[in-house]
Amino acid sequence: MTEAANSDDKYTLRSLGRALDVLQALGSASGMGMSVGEVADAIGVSRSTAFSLLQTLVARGFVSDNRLGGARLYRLGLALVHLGDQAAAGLGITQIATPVLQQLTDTTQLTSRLAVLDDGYAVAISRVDAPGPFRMSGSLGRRELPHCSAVGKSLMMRLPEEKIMAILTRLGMPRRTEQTITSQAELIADLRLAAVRGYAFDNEEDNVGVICIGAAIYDRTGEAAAALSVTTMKLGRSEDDMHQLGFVVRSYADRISQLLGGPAHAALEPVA
Amino acid sequence: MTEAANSDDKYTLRSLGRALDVLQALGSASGMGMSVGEVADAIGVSRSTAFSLLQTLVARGFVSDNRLGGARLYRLGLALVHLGDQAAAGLGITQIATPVLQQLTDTTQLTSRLAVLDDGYAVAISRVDAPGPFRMSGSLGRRELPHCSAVGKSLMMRLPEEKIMAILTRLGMPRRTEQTITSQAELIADLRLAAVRGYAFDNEEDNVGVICIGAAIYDRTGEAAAALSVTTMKLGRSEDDMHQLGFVVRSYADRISQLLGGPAHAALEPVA
DNA sequence: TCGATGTATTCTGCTATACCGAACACAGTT
DNA sequence: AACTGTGTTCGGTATAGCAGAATACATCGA
Repeated sequence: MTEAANSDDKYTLRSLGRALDVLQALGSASGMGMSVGEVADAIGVSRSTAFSLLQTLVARGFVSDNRLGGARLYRLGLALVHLGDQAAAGLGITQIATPVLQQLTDTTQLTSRLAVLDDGYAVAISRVDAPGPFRMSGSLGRRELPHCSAVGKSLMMRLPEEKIMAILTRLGMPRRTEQTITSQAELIADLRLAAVRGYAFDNEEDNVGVICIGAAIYDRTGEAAAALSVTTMKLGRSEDDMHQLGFVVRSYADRISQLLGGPAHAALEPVA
Repeated sequence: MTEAANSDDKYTLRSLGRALDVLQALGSASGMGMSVGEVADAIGVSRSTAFSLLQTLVARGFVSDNRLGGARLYRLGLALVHLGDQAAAGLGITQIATPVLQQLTDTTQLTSRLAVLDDGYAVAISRVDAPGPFRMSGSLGRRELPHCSAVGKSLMMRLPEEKIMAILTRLGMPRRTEQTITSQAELIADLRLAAVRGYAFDNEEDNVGVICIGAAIYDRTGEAAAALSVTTMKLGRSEDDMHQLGFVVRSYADRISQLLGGPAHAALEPVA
């Protein structure tokens, strides 16, 4: 009579699931790391169980530990850096697009990101930070809601309406700021407009004061394989500025599409 | 009476260890991914066991699967991108140093990398690719032998001799190219020279035709907390060029040291 | 110096669980 | 349509993983 508060399907392994919980708990831990007890509490197991999990993870480099006197603090290990890099590189598009991201950042002086659709979410897989000490980079690999992000909109904008609605219904459209679009009809109108332009805006819809401009990358099949975006402060950007950036972003996206053998924006049929 | 071909300590979990094997196998898989059977063979378990492991990993996003007809190919998932990014960001130094890496790449037009010492190995935790289509980036998070890398040498160059020898003895000094330094005495002489200069070379010692120039970053304690390097082709670079790059790299490393509150190269005592 | 207190680590036994082998389902192929 | 190579499910069993208790260790305070 297990509680079974967690397990989903029938062929899942408990200890492994808990180990993944440990990794995610350590990932969202702030500061120096977590102790065995904190990990145990975070994932709801006994200290000895947490200890075993951590021992195994440490032995393989997935977690690293710093001894501070009698205490021991655990944090994510460098083996994960390697796997994360391999996971991103395995997508292929990363390899091709990242040099172009570099150029986009060089010409715009803005942070640029590359993202793909994963289970409906927008997930950034590569990033080139703007020069200067502006920490606006945003983490890689995090699942972001597509209705309030420029890359999310870019990835969805040419999808058939029923697929868009399915995603939005499944993930919801929570309000993140005053500007967030929270109605499906309104968002679809916004997406159709973006589709004809070839670039999408996040106009302070996710974070106040921050805007993003995104465009889609198309592969041989004509599907949106990825999207890229630049991020900047709203602060004194006119609407003209945003459209001008839209042209630039779209042209770099087209460049990547061509590298993939896919169509540029101008070559696409109007969306159904 | 277990075979125990794998397990190290006594508090390690078998299924978890196998799952980590799966991830590493998928990481080094080329192409589209691996099937259940390939995974099973790679880690030495039955297909049903591999299936359970993969099910659990897929459910959590650590592995993603692409169905191709009746076949199913597994690859590393995007959750790992997130964890890897968090693991690198958790080091703190990454956050501080990466903008400076950007500047270093901007001024030199070369790929730059940031690395730390992990268990004696040099491990890159951040990277800024050179502009242009030159694919010379080198993977993140991979454990690299320190005796034939510029960052490895930079990290070791001010260590006491017995610690250097301990690392070299433990990891070995395999020959990678004609130029690789394979004797401890010779390498220590090279390191001491690098320590007085403040920058270290990898002069085709790891890959033929490729050179790196590295320098160390010091924290408040005066220990080398990290190292950075630029990578370029040997092709027609004079010795003067390399020293000039050495000055540049060292000055950027010093800049990061100062951000950390540590001493610049010029402020350090001669190494014992 | 010596407890007191909070950790981490080790031990122990029970039982659920993860494992394997084998059976089944499903596609693509000849 | 049978064949062949997959992926997926099932069932029984040994064992591996779990929790709780006992121990070791360190830091802090008196």
